[in-house]
Amino acid sequence: MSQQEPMEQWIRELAKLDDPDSKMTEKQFKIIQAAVEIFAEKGFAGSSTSEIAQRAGVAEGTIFRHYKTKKDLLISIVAPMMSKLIAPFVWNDFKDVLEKEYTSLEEFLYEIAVNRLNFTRKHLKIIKILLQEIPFQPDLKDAFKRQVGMKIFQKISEIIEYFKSKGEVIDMPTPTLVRFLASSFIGLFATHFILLPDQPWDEEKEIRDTIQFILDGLSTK
Amino acid sequence: MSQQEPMEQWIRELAKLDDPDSKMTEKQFKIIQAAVEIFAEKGFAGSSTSEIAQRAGVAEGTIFRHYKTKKDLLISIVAPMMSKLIAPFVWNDFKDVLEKEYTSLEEFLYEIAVNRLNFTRKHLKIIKILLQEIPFQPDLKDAFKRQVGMKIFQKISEIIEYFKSKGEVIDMPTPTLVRFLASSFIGLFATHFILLPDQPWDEEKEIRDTIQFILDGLSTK
Amino acid sequence: MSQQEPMEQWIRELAKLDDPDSKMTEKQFKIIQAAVEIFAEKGFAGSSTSEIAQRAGVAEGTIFRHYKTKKDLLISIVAPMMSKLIAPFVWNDFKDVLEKEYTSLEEFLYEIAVNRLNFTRKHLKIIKILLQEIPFQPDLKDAFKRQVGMKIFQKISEIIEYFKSKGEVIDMPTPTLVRFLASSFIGLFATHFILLPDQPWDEEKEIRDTIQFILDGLSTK
Amino acid sequence: MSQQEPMEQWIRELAKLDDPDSKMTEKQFKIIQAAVEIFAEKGFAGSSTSEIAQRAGVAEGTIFRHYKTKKDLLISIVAPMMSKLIAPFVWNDFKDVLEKEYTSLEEFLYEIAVNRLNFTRKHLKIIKILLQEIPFQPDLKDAFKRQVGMKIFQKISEIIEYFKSKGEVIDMPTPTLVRFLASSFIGLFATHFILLPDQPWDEEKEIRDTIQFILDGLSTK
DNA sequence: GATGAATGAGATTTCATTCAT
DNA sequence: CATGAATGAAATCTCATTCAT
Repeated sequence: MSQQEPMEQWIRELAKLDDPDSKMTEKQFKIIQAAVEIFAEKGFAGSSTSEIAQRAGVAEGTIFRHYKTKKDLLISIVAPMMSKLIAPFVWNDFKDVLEKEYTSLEEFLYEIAVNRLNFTRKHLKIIKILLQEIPFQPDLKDAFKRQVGMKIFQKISEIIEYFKSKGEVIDMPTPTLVRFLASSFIGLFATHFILLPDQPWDEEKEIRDTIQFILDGLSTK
Repeated sequence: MSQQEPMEQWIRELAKLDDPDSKMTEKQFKIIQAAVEIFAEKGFAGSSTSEIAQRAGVAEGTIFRHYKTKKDLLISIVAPMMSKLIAPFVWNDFKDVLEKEYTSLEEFLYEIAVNRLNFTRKHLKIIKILLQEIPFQPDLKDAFKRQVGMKIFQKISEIIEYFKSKGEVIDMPTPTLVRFLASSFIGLFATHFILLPDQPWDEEKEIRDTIQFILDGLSTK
Repeated sequence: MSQQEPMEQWIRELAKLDDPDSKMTEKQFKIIQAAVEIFAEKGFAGSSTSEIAQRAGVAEGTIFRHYKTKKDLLISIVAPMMSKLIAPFVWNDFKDVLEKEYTSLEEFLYEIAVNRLNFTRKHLKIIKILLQEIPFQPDLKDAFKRQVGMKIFQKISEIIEYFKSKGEVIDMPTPTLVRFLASSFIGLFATHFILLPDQPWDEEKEIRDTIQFILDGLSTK
Repeated sequence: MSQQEPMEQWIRELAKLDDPDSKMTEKQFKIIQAAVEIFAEKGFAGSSTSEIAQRAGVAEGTIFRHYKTKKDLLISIVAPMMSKLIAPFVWNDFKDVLEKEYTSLEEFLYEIAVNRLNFTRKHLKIIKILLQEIPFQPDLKDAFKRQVGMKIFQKISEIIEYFKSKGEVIDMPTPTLVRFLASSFIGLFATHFILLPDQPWDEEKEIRDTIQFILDGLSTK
């Protein structure tokens, strides 16, 4: 499973997020790995710590050495994912990027799409867990809105405002336009990772088509 | 809660779906009502039958007189929703509709959108429960794919093929075009019912904008 | 099921044992019939009144119209069996019988064996229930000891004492001799009704052999 | 209760039957001990795990840590009894024994009877539980027939065939003769352990009388 | 750090029994 | 008489968490 490798690396880094000096023991790693599998499969509330311990090859008590509660275990898995989710949106000042580094909006969207697609592929299970649990964990919901939702909304808004100011985007409320853009990409991701995960697809073509659809729908004339 | 009224009626009809002669007792009605509330709030696995019984003002044993298991209760709530979800998609022969009854694709999409929007508003909680549980209940997932996913996909495909044959739609694979259309509408619904349920919105304008976005993105020229 | 017929008749007579004028309703009859089936199959404690009601085609409440408790139902089934079990042992003054009516002990034992064999065949399920429940129901155990155990013991003792007095039976304690006699017959019944119920057998020969075994074992010389 | 001592030892060995390295914790031992008491007293279906836990001085959950279900607990108690029940019947090649080691059939039967009598005395409760539950647990019934019933039947048949070949046993079908022999012994055991457990008895004399009865009943001449 | 036996609160489910209709 | 919805106590079983080793 070559696609597991990056997740392994990711999991091993989780411990350092709280305490940069800490090292994750092998058992701890197995626990997280098992928890991710089982949470993704059965949901947080539907999973039992004993099953996690079993799949991790670890005694039940060992889980609670590392994570005070079952919910702690969940949080330690999904929380770090939030900041990573929006990484490319906070790296750069988009205005600079748009004016200097990329020749076109199309190319810019393509780069971001490919980047997030690869990220999602690597961390699919954890992202699923995060999304599944958000409706039931108010603290997760708040954190997600603040750290992910609003940040991405702002960045996309910036882009759209930029092109609006150049007269290249139709005259609709920006939030509506953000919705079109986000829906189209999320629809692409959901289709290929969740609805039809086993169906082969020409990734590049689907991305390019999606961008064309968005640009045609958004552009003036 | 005025929006509850249609749901009450809906719940009362649930019993008749299995056995048209059956009458739902008042207690049974209270049980479903309470279960819908609590499942929507905490998820199926996170809800306890004792809490449902309490909120319904009923002895715990009463639940199991009517529903053999907790899962039975869930199924009896969400299963009937599936056939209702796709109702307008199976009512008509779309080709006829498109050629005779509606003056334009735009008007047709508008009608469907309004219809499903009102339906969703009425049954929001049950739809939420259904979508939340699909990943964890293989039988629900299968039923949903067969009864909802494929049916809707086929109907939208028909429409798109029709307009393709008239040269009005760009040359992309039909499934891709279906995805664009569905994503845009689902994005609209998700935004207003789930992401920002408290934010006021101009419903008609948002629908019209969404349709315009879709049509611009799909149309040739 | 021709062998069911006598049981049907038996069940219908149960009601009259308490109150000779009472008539058993059809429902009541069905209840007893179902209870006998299910008690025999799963034991008293392992049977549920709801299953009995279901098999009887009767509402749950109906059972409790006729029998105050589940245990009442059990008692009303097995109690009348006790007096019937020992019927032939109390009909006659055995001494008379032995001296006048029968030519030999052998013939006498044969008559009794055939009689009880036919009775057991007819009422097998109820007898099973009775024997199964005796260890757990002190009142049944007491009644059985008094009404069945001791009566039969006394009658068999009489016979043995009679033949002892004629010097035809070996000199062992009478209770021991009773045990030999009873064990041999009970072993015959248990083998053919419980251990190997499906195996065909030459009933008359088995009885005759058993009697010969007993007589050889008991007789002097 | 001096007669408990051997049972204690027996119970402690139960755990090792599945896994020779396993050690039974003190709590686990108390659970089995309590379960044997209560199952024997009230029957399996009539006993509750909460009462067992209470009598064992253990939390109810502890039972289910060691035995997945209540039935598991039953099986772990009675299953090992089966192989032990027939122990002396499989130790030796009976033909050898009869020809060389024992001077007579009488002595041989006496040895076996004493051995099994002592065994039954030690394990009376568990044997009672086993026999009570056999009619209701098909898997127990099958196991008992295969592991106990048939094995003992074959061994006794061997003995009888041997003496038949020497012309010392009357000409009846062997299964019938086995029945006489078994009935007589079982009657002896049942009388003293179950029917009249409190009545004192001259054990040796009763055994010798029983054997004499059998031999007289079986022998030619 | 790791273990796994033990806990006890609570979850789901069963069931004998009651009672209004 | 009969029904069957309703009950609530109790039964079986689960599970996150603790703690002695």
